[in-house]
Amino acid sequence: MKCGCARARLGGGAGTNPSEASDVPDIQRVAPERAQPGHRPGRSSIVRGEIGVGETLPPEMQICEMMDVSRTVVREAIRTLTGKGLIESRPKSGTRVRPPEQWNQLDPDVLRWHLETAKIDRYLAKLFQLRSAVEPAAAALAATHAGEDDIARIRAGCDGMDTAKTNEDFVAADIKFHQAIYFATRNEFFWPIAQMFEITLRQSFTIAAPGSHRPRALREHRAVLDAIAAGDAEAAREATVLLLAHSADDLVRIRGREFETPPAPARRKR
Amino acid sequence: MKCGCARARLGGGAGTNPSEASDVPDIQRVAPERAQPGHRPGRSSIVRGEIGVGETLPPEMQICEMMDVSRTVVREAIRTLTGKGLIESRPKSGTRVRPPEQWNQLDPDVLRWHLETAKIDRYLAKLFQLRSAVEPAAAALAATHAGEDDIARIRAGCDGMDTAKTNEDFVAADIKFHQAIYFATRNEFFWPIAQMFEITLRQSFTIAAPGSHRPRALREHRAVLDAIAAGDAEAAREATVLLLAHSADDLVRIRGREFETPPAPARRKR
DNA sequence: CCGCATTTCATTTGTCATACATTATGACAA
DNA sequence: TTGTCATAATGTATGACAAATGAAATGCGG
Repeated sequence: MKCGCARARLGGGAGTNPSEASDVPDIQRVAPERAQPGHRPGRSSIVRGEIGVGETLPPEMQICEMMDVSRTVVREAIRTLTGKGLIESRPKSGTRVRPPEQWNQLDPDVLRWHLETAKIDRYLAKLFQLRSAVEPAAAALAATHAGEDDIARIRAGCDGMDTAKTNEDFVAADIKFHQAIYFATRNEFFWPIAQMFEITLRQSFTIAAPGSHRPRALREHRAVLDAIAAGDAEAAREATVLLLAHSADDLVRIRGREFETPPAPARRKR
Repeated sequence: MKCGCARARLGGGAGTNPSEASDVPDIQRVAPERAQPGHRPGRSSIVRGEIGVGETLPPEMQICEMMDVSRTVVREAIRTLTGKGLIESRPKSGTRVRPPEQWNQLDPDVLRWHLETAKIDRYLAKLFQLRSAVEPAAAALAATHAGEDDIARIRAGCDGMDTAKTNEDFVAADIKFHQAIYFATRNEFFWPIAQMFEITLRQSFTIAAPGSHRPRALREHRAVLDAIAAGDAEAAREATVLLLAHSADDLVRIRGREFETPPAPARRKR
């Protein structure tokens, strides 16, 4: 058990958090599920990779005394992390960190933890790759599957963008618009992607909006809405492709080259 | 409390191991010793919708005596479900079911529970909608981002399909092939989709394979592999589109019309 | 007497501490 | 090598208390 002389925190953002200290602190790190929006972030060193993949973290009892909480709390935290696929615990061998491929990358919490540690540009780029794949298809499905209420929600998003005064309102309406499209597919497999979209964008909503070209964005959003309302799947797809392309342009313009380059060229075979 | 005279089951905290499968009823995970053989193994009535959205389920103590287990177990189950976004509990008002849009549809367990209750054809159709949206893009990304090891994995899947004797082996190799493509994108947002893909297909792997046209499938899989290995994104995308189209044809032929019709036409507005 | 704010109360979740059961790992012996 | 057992870790049970909160009861002013 070289494990880690009290250094292996379940949620230990160690030095990153200002203030903190005090006597009550680490519980909130351990119990990620209690992380309310307003709560302080620092947690889950697993996502950070501070605890190697496949390696076991200290036994429950040890964790208990490390952060001075009861085993109940520790177990609940473990249960939560297990549910998100981060760890896996078996009776005698302890609790192990599962390989990153297996954990639920779209889970809201996992997403947030990642956002705290990762390069934001890389992350936005990857997110955009997924959006580019999914959202046109979602719009097309929405065109053929949406009900009246779905369309009303989409329109509400559009209108909200129109009448928004503050930047924040604008982004909020924007998010609602896109979410409504995902829901309008009537396909629950698309919904988690909408969730992810919301979280990621809400975390970094200062990035995109200020630099974007609002009138054009509005026009394009409404084009998508119209196509969906008309039930024209192809038009909806194309309008979405256009919207995403311009949105990507905006991001590149604001964030610079780093955004547009693929995250990991890795190999240049051939 | 009309709620549910002993009908309200909490889905147990099965581990998220995708490979675990087996037919161990989850109820035994909640109440291992008390699970009477005679009792129906019905689980998670939440997913079934037996407990209305937004409504509260009975207090913990009541659940305890309902299924004759300790509160610890109930609480762990609740924690698990909370982590998956199915429910939300606050101190005095009880534990409420969250709207389906908010729960983690891609979570392995949620997925399994759904599969047990839903019409399998509908579900496969929806799954296919997502695949059609994502997989071509994933293949294209794989073509530009894959490393040598990624390609080796994809090739291994291909070869496995080639040499497979039993139907089961064939399907397993097939799954591995597609998963490898998702991983090869080097974009973690794509990974959960691969997970979902595995689980769903493993549950219903008897459906697709027997009726599919193996030689053609093999040829098309290898075409995707070649395109990715060559780094040709467009070719990879097109090859995948073709593969999926034929795969859908097979499904329609086997499962009948029900598969190809959209799950919920809902409205035929203008 | 009625309406509204405040207080109190009771219910439910959250946490703690301890004990026991189960299970897999690793060592030891045949 | 193989079978058995000790051991250490998680899984479960139980009972008690703390905290939070919604709702009823109460007090005050109109």
